[in-house]
Amino acid sequence: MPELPEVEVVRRGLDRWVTGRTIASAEVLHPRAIRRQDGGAEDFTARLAGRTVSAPRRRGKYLWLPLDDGALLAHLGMSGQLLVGDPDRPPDRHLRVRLTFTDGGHDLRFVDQRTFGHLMVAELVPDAFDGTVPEPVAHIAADPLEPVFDDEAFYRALRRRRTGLKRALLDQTLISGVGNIYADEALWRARLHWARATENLTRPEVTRLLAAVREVMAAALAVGGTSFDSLYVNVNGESGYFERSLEAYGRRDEPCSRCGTPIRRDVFMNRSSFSCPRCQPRPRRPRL
DNA sequence: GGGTTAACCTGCGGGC
DNA sequence: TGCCCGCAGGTTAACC
Repeated sequence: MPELPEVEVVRRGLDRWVTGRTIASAEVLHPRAIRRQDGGAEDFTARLAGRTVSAPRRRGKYLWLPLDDGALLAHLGMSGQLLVGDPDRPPDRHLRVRLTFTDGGHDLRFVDQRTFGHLMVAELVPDAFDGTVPEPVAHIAADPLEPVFDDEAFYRALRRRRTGLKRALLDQTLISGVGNIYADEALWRARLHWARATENLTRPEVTRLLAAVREVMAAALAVGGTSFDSLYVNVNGESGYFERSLEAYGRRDEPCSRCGTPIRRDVFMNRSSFSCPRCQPRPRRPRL
């Protein structure tokens, strides 16, 4: 389940392995992997051959490799992996796209079991700040690790919304990069319930929440991200270790490390939410 | 037009 | 043994 820290781990790996190299060819093995490319596989491969890759960039869960013309944009979805390795190694079972380079060295493979992820070649457009982003990323908010993220604007946006706090945290147009795992972890750290109405949040609460989001993401990044199984790995196929540090997510009925109360699991938005019933009291008027 | 839900996918594990 | 169901969940189209 790649969220911001996992995508950043991949970005750093790509920076080491593909920056400055020139793409020789692209092979699409599953059409769904490039479903957002208007011109289909033919257009996708034509726009990659002969292009040189510069340093990879990221916003939230989106990752892109700037090219001489446009950018190769990637979203890993639920189970996507970008793997770098010996071009002669056997193909993975869920290999969707393969890129080779003119130097004949390591290739780059997009492997995605559940096919929620995708790749595409997109134009770069100006973003809301001073940089450029691929056009499909233009509607995404800055992520909390970017210097351009505006804490005060985020607070004001929450107060204008009429929805629940976790729903807002998962809304990539308000704050990007947060997914189900880090949303639960940040809410636990900030001692806020997921169903708190955003319009009632105080400034200190939002400050606490943003600090918690940044802390938990930085801690995950430091150990290579969260891996529950082999589905999430870095470009070398190695797993991260943050699962050991999770305080709420996946810990149903286990004691809260602060107060000992068993962690509770709620079903919400067709997915699980984990929280401490004592540290994160349910609001009187919950918003789901 | 903001808010909410369903659909898209595959593999795995539990229950019968 | 084998089948069915629930679950994992990021994004977006479609709905209200």
